[in-house]
Amino acid sequence: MLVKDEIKEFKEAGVPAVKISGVEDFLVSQTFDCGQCFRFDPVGSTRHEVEYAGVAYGRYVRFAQDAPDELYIYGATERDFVSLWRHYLGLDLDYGAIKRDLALRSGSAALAEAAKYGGGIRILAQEPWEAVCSFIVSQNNNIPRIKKIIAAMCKNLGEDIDGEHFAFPSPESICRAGESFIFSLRTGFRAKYILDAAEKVRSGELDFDAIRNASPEEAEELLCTVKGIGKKVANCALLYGFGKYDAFPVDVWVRRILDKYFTPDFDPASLGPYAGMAQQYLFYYERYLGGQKQ
DNA sequence: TACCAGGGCCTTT
DNA sequence: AAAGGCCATGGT
Repeated sequence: MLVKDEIKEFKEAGVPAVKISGVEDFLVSQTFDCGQCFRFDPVGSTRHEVEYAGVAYGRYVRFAQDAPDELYIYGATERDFVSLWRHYLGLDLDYGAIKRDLALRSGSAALAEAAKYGGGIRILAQEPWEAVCSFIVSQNNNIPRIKKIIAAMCKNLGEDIDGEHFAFPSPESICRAGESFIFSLRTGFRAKYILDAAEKVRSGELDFDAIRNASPEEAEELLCTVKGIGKKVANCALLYGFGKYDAFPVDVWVRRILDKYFTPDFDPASLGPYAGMAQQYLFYYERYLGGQKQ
């Protein structure tokens, strides 16, 4: 899809960087502000129109944009982009085709509107463990506080990347820390859930390969063996951490818009293999409408 | 079946 | 400034 000569390497203050041209259906702002990821924040003073900085896959990076068809990545080489960030950002998928597929299957004006409004969103390919753990933290919680808790977990238990930024803590690290320490990071009643997940992953009782290879129903069932993972958290983990793009997590926002614009017998599975993208468009759109006090 | 469990953000009063 | 709603899951 993206050809090699559309990637240019450069350096800024000694930091390796790449500029990618010919990008479509992608906005850094929407992708990192649509509630799917908790480790990236906007950079205040930047020469770019939009810049988000954060950690993924144990690396500190900054994604920046001045125009919809260009992307800058600081802290990455061309090799890093091709081997990791292209996939992480979902740039290896044809979102034009995905949007057309959703439109053909649904015929919903609301979804068409939502997909137009959030047309720059891409579903990130987050690390499975980070997704599982993060969405346990997210339950019954708001985004600013989720971010604070995860930042505290990373700072206290994650591997030090550069003295300033920290990787997401491993299940082993969380097991060593123990429930009372996790509780002290303001996780509340979720502390025991986080520990249960970490222990099941560490012991191999929760097998990420098995989940990846399972049918949608089986994958959800496997994740729900963890205390504190229910249908919604399981589907978030599948969508954001396992590349299961048919997963369709229903939270209060999505419930609201389904009740408003879809018939009661509507089945998200009818949206096909990319139903999860539809869910993300609807979520982003409903939150926007909420912001407009409608 | 209905409620509560951390906590803090956000809106309304 | 103060009050109340909100939130996904498991347990009582």
